[in-house]
Amino acid sequence: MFHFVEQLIASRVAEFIHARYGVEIPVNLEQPKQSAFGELAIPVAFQLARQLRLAPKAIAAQLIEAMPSLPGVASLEVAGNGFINVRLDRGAYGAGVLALPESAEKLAGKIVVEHTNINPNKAAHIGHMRNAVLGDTFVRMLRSIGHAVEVQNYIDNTGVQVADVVAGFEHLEQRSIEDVRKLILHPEQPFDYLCWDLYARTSLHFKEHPETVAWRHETLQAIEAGTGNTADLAHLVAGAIVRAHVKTMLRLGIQYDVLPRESEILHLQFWATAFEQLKQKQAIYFETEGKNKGCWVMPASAFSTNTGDEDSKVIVRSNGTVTYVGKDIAYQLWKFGLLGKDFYYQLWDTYPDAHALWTTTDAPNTNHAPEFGRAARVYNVIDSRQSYLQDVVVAGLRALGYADQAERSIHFSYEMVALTPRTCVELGIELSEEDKRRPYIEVSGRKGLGVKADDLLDRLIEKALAEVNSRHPEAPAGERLQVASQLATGALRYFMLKFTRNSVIAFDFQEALSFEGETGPYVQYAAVRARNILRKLAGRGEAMPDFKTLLTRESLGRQLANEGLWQLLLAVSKADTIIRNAVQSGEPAHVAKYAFQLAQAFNVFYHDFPVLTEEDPEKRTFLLWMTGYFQAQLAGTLQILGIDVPVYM
RNA sequence: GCGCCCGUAGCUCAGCCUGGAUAGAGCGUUUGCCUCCGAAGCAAAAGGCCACAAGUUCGAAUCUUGUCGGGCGCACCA
Repeated sequence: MFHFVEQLIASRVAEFIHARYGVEIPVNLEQPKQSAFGELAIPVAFQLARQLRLAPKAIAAQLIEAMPSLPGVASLEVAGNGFINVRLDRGAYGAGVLALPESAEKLAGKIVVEHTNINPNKAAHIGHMRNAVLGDTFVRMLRSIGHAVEVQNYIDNTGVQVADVVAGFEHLEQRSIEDVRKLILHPEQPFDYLCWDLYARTSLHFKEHPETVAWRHETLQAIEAGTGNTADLAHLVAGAIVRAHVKTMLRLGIQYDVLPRESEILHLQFWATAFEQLKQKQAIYFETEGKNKGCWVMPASAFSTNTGDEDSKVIVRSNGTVTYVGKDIAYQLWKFGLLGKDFYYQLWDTYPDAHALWTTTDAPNTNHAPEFGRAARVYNVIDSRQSYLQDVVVAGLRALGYADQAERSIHFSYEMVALTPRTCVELGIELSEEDKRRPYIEVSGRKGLGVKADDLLDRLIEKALAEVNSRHPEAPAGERLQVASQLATGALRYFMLKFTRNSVIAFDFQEALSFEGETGPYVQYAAVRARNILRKLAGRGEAMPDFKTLLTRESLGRQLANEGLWQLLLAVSKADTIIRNAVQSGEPAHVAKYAFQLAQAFNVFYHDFPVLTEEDPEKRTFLLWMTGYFQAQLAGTLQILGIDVPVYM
C-alpha cells in the first residue's frame, strides 16, 4: 500500500512543479527519521533552489500555498530549512490497506537463477549454504513480485575435484567400483562425509608426494573420455554426492528445476559450437608466442577496463582441452538460447511436494521435460572471488555480439563465509600463532577445514528440540521434532541472510546457534503469537468480524488517531515497498531486516494492546483486523525468506 | 605491482547506490516487568571524532581524491 501512495504523491508533485515552474525534476520522497515530521518528506525545494535562485524555504512555502490538494493527504507543512512534510489521511490510508488486494501481476520474460554449484566430491559446508540460501531467497523474492524463475544448479561432475576423490578411491584406498557401490548403499557414515575426509587425505597425499599428482591427470583424462572403469566410478561418486547435496538443501527448503551437468556440455559438443562462434567473431585468437604459446586466448582488453593489463586469459590449453571459462561461456550462451543446440533431459528425482527435478543427458529420448534455458535475464550466484572469471564470461557474450544479453547476465556475488579462530578451536583445528591473530580463517574443502551443513543443522535441531521439549512435553514426539526442524531452518536461513552480500561472514557457533534477538526464531515467535490470538478466538467459537463493512473510513480514522497504532499500521503496510527495493538492489538482507522489524512491531502491538480482552467493540474489531494483517504480513515475509511458521514453539 | 571488498557503540552488523532534520539494531553489561492473548518476549540506562586527511556542497557516515589498516583475487585449477 505504501508503495502505491508514495508513487501517487511523487507524480502529482512533479506534474505541479512542471506546470508552475516549467521545470522537469524527479521528485524523490523520503521517510523522515522522526514520526513527528509526518509520514513522508519532500525535499524537492532544495533541488529547485539551485535552478530558481531562491531560498529553499521560500520555495517550499510557495509550493504548499499553490499546490492543489493531494489524494489521501491530510496536510502539507514547511519544516526545517525547506522540507515539505506530508501527513497522510489516516482513515483513507487504512481503508486503502483494507481494500487493496495483495496480488502480483505476471511479468513477462523468464529469469534463470543459477546457484549452489557445489563440486560433487564432498559434503556441503557453510560456505555452500550461504550461496544456496542467498540464491533461493532471491528466487523467492523474484517470484513474489510476479517473475517466472527457473532454478539451475550446475554440476561440475568432470572436474579436478571429482577426479581427486576418484583417484583417492582407486589408488589410496584400492577400492573397486563394487566396493564404492556398497559404501553408498550401506554406509557406516554418510557417503558425502566419507568423501570429505578422503578428499582431504588425497589432497594431502598429493602435497606430500608430488610425483603422485600424475594420478589426477590420468583420472581426469579417463573421466573426460567418458568410458571405462574410472569414468564409471566418477559417474557413480558424483551422482551419489549430488543426491546428498540435493537432500541437504531440501532440509533448508531449497529446490531446483534442473541440474545441467558438465559431462553433457562435453559430450554434446556445446564447447565445440561455442568455439566456432568465438573464432568466427575473432573474440579469441591463437597465441603464437610468449608464455601462452599454442593456446587460444581472449585478450585482456575484452574483459578488463584496466588499460595497463596485458594478461590475456587462456580459453583453450595448448594440449587442446578447454578451460572452465570456455565451458562456462558455452553454458551461458545456452542459458540465453543463443547456442543453437539443447541438452536432452531425464528425470532426476521428484520432490515430496511433487515438483520434478530434471537433469541433462546426452541420449536422445522422448521424456516430456519442460523447456529449459531461453532466459531473458540470468543471475549467477557465485562468490566474489570468481568475479574475474565472471567478467571473462560476460566479455565472451559481448564479443560475440550479444551486448544485450551481456548486460542481462548478472554476477550475483557475495563474500565468503570464514571461521572465527574461536570456532576453529572448538572444532579441534590446530592454528598457527599467525592464524590466531587473524580476524577469520578461510574454510577449505581441500584441507577438510570447515563446518558441514548437515552437522550444523543437526546441532541446531538438537538445541531447538531441547527448548521445545521443555515447553511442550505433552505434544507428540514427531510434532516436536517437526517444530524443532522448522526452528533450526529458520535460525540458519536468517543467519545466512542477515548480513549484506558484500560482508564476509565470520562464522561463530555461539552466534549461529542463538534463538534470541535478531534471529529467525524471534520472527517465527511473533508469527506464532499472532496466529495464537486468532486461534484462541476461533476456539471460543467466535467468528471473525466482517471487517469490510465494520471498518469504515471514519472508524479507521478514529482508531488510527492513536499514534502507536498508526505507526504500526504504517510499518506493516510497507512490505511492498521493501521487497521491490530489495529486488532492485539484489539484497535479500533487506527483506530479512524488514521481517525482523515487522516482528518487533508486532511484539510492541502485542504488549501494548491486549486484543481479546478489549471492551470497546469498535476498537476490538480494529485490533482483530490488525492482528490478522500482522499475521498475514509476517507469514508472507517469512515465506519469501524460506522460513516456516511452526504450529507452536 | 594492478583490481575488487571491508573499516560506524566493548563485539557482530544496518545505514552509503539516490547527500538533508537528534547516526540505528542485535549481542554483551546494568535495572525493571510473568494472577494479565506464551518471558524464545517487553520497557529503560550506559555506550560513537562514522579509520585518517583534503576536496565538492548551503549541508558529507553517505559523493571525489589521497593515506593508513584488514581481507580476497590477478593459472594452460575451478
